[in-house]
Amino acid sequence: MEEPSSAARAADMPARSGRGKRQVVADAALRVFLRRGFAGASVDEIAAEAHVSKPTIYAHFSGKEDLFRRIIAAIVEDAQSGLTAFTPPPARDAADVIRELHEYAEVWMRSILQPDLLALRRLIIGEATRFPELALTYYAGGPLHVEQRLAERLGELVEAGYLAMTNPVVAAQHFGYLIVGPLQTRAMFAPGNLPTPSETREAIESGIDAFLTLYGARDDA
Amino acid sequence: MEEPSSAARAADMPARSGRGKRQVVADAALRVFLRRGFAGASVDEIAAEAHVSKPTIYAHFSGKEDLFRRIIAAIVEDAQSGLTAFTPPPARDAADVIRELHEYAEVWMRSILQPDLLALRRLIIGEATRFPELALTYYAGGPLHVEQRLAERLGELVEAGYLAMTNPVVAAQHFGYLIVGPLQTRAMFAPGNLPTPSETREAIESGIDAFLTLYGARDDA
Amino acid sequence: MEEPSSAARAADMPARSGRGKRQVVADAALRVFLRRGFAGASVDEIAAEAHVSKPTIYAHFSGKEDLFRRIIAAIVEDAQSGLTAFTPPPARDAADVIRELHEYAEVWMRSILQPDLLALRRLIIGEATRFPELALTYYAGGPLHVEQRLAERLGELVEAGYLAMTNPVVAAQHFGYLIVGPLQTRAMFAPGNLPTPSETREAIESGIDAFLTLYGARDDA
Amino acid sequence: MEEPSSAARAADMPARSGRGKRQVVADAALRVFLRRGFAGASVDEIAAEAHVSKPTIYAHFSGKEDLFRRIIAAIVEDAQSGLTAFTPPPARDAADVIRELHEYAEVWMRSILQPDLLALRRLIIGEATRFPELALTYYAGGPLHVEQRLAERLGELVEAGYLAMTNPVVAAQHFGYLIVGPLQTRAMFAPGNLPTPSETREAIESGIDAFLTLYGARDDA
DNA sequence: CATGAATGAGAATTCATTCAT
DNA sequence: TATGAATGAATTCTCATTCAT
Repeated sequence: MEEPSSAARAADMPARSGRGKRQVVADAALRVFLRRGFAGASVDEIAAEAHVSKPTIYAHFSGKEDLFRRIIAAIVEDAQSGLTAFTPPPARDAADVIRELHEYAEVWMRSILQPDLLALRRLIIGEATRFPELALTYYAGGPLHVEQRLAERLGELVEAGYLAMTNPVVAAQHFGYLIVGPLQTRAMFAPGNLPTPSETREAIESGIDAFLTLYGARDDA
Repeated sequence: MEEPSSAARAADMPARSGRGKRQVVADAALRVFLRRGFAGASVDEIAAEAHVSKPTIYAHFSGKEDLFRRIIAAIVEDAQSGLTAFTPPPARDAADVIRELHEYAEVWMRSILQPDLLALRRLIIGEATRFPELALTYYAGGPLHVEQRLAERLGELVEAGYLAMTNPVVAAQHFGYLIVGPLQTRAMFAPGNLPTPSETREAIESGIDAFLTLYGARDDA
Repeated sequence: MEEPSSAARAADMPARSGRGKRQVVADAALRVFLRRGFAGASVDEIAAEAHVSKPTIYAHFSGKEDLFRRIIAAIVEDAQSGLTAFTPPPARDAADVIRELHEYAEVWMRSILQPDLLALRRLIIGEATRFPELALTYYAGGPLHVEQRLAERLGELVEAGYLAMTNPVVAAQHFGYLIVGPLQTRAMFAPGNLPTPSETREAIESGIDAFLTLYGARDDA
Repeated sequence: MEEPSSAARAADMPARSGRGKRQVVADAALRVFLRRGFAGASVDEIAAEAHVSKPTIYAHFSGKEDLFRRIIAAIVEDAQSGLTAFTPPPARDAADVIRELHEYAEVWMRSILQPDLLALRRLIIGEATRFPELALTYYAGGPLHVEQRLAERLGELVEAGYLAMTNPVVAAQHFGYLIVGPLQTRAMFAPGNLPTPSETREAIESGIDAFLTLYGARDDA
């Protein structure tokens, strides 16, 4: 998420004009918004960060709000791909299912604890009143979307007899909140104090345990 | 939370000077910060909202940051009381326990979905980078504190044989996130779209169900 | 018209605050607008001319347009008084009438050729599209008003048998345009080249002659 | 005066480069200057109005002032032609003379009340301080020139015994101001409120009447 | 203690102008 | 020649802060 597209150009060439400049501005604006919030960011600072003059910014975006909206909307789209890209191999037995859930939990945890994504989440929550559509877009494309994808997968595993639940969507929520809930909340409030690997491991363990207790297929007959 | 302490003074008397003015400023500042964020709020607007001149504000607070810090710190202290005040009657049987958990869940849910508390949470999350100590104070005094109190109570109920768990703190987290997690997250991102009563009811039902499945005493022997 | 009210305060005292500053701003703004036009004037220049900071201007006026409107409206009101103040002694014979017309013409001419009034007229004409109400106010309170006052007086003189005309309003227009028309037009276009005394004298002579030819009472019976 | 010279090129052909573009720019610039004034017009707006890029403007004109000066100077030249083109048939009797004066008055009135010409006059008056040479050019080429042409004609009519006056130039001024003076002034200040046909008719009637009273040949012997 | 009035610094936005292509 | 893109220097207006009263 940090300068998502800058990889595409040679790092220290003076960004040639045209579309390039727009991207440079967008990247700089994202960084500044993430660290200052909307109101706290100044177009001057964005211009400086982008090594660009202010009018160049206004040539590409109609104003600060427009800049914010477009930048954030674009990032939100990008940000979804991380988790949704996860596609497990077909499960052949109960152990495969547990392994898959573990992997999924790890990917999820890792994704969610990226500093930039945390900052983005903080930013969007903080601006949810001023930019409600953005917040909704984020929510729908992020948390909600992930839940839905997971619910689908859980449905398949139910179908295959590996899990048991009446409502996969609720189960997906439970999966998410049992596993990443507490650490994500803590990360929201303690920007500088990310969970240690062992903390995330334990959270995953206890979360998966609980999840399996709730929705593991009862083969205890 | 709306003018938390104004109840203490005659509502429409021209606030006499001294402590009275200070409180008027604090209340107004809170409202303005909640709707504008820190950077978006202006001392002018606060002065206008408080029906007070700007120098009066500077007489009581050394600047905008100081004002923000003190106001929010004070509110955070207040805000804890809601949930922590909940003290259940002693449980005499399993049904009492379930009833208690239900009540607790309802109080929690209600508390957490108050618009002003949601706004405060958004504000603090949004400013967590600029005011890390505030965010930590909030986190420790709010979510964390509630978790701990609940963990203690769960410990008692384990002691009394009504529940079974190895780690009451983890169980308390699970309780919280299973029940209020999803709706709280949604409320963060959709300020104008609070959960309906039936949504909260269902969330409580399925949450408590899951919690009891996880931690209800197995009397199935 | 130059600093209309500054006479009221000691010239070089540091203008004390309050209403005083407002007047200082107004005076400076008028000078700047007169020499630059509305769009060409900058609030910075006005502030500098007033020896005042920009926020002080915005404390008294809601913006550049508001400033312009109020200043000009105030001046227009002031500017009327010059001519309308002229009240002739009662005419006792034809010679008195001629003398009165002469005097009136001279006052009118002098008034109309004041550099500041010319500049104001240029300003208002130049901004007539952007500030139509101002232009109308000026027109109604200035040229039109003077015409009407004169028409009334001409009516009296007709009544008294000294003049003869069917339509005093038309006659008043003729008086004005015969006498001051050409020089006023020239002054509009040649700011730096005001009519000389002898030019104005001749204009008055020939204008009055023509007027009397048109509307002098025919005593040729 | 609206796009005075565009008639010379095929109306909707994509203006070919070279002189064509220059004219397109000139036309657009005139329109923009007329509605915004010099300071209020922006090169951006002119470029947009001309469907041309800004560098194209700078290729043809050395800057905004140069653009203004050239455009207005060119228009002023054009604008004269209207009235000066009027050449009456030879007068064979007094009635012919009256008819000629009427026609002349009508042409003059019509010319002078064209919205674009009024706007140009307002523009030049408004900018007379910043562009004194332009104002003089306009004055000399417009009002003054017309007066002189008329004075010449009046001289001929005096010569021919149809009119009587000592100073044809003064008489020409009187002709002009008696007839178009009041309505022109009003039009300066009330851009949106042009005289109605009946108003112009009456103005012409009373003006011509007065003029003939002043300068008609006395055949009353 | 409270205020009306003021301010220097900085906010977003737009200006006239000029490159490299 | 014409342009898309860029810019330094204003532009209007607002901010947090501080006097004199």
